[in-house]
Amino acid sequence: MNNNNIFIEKLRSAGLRPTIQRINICKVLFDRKKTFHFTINHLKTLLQEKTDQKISQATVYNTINALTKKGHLKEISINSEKNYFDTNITSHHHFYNESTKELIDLQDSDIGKINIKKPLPGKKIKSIEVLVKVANNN
Amino acid sequence: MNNNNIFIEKLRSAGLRPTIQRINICKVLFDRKKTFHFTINHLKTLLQEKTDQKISQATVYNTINALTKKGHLKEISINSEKNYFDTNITSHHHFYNESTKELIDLQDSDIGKINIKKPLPGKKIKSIEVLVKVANNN
DNA sequence: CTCTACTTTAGAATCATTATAAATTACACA
DNA sequence: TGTGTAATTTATAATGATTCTAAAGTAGAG
Ligand SMILES: [Mn+2]
Ligand SMILES: [Mn+2]
Ligand SMILES: [Zn+2]
Ligand SMILES: [Zn+2]
Repeated sequence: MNNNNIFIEKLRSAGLRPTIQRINICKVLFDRKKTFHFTINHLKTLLQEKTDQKISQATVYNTINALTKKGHLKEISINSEKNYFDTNITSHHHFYNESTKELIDLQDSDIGKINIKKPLPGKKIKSIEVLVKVANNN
Repeated sequence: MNNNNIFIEKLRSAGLRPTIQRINICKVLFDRKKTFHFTINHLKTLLQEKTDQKISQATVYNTINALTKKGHLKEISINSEKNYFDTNITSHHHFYNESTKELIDLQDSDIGKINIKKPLPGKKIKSIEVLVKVANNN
């Protein structure tokens, strides 16, 4: 795989040694065109499917936590059932399809400008994110 | 306490027998002027403080889950650290103060009208909620 | 008042996540 | 290109939140 060098650089820049396990995680996470929303369990399944290398649960957790702390992943809370991570690390909006349990990124242009009318003395806004819950008709 | 009858009615309307434990939970949850955002642990602490009656952990969980299922409470996901519940069961927006870990309701009038520009064929919008994360200025 | 279904409870079970500590590996530098 | 050391991986144990179990207690219809 030719992207390996990119992943190795990504890991190095985060202060992580590029081990086989971590490179395989990067392949599954970042070797795709669209944003990837996933749970740890989903990721573990994909790792089993897509790679030969065995990988322990602890390494999956450690690596995802490290990538998240370094800002290469974002944690997303939709409900208390599942803990999601997101390869789109920008501040952005989501559709959540309650019928399919699918999470989809929204572009800023998909939602009108949001302006906070309430004054916030002594406080700094860190992010403004919209969650639109939808369900399939019938 | 004079509100007891209100709580008893509330419980009855949800098909729950008004036991001492459940009435005490209602007192802590609903006997207040403003929206109450809480975690189970927070609630357990308040129950100990404000009532004499002992109450088991299982009863707290069972009752909160029953009230939530019946629509008297709403579950709120801000982050994966803590699971919050909300006595404001309407669809509404929140400020989350990352410095104080405080969650505050926003009125619709605090935020400009949000309109979804993206067409959603075959889907029905269930809710549109904004989460504004803020932090104290150093 | 009595009976029965509902409720409470302590404790066990489960599930996701984190900690531990021994074996393995990456890689700086000799 | 070897060696030493710190970083990493891993199996397994521990933890913490939540749910389950099943025995004892209670509400309330009749
Ligand atoms: Mn986490
Ligand atoms: Mn729940
Ligand atoms: Zn996203
Ligand atoms: Zn609220």
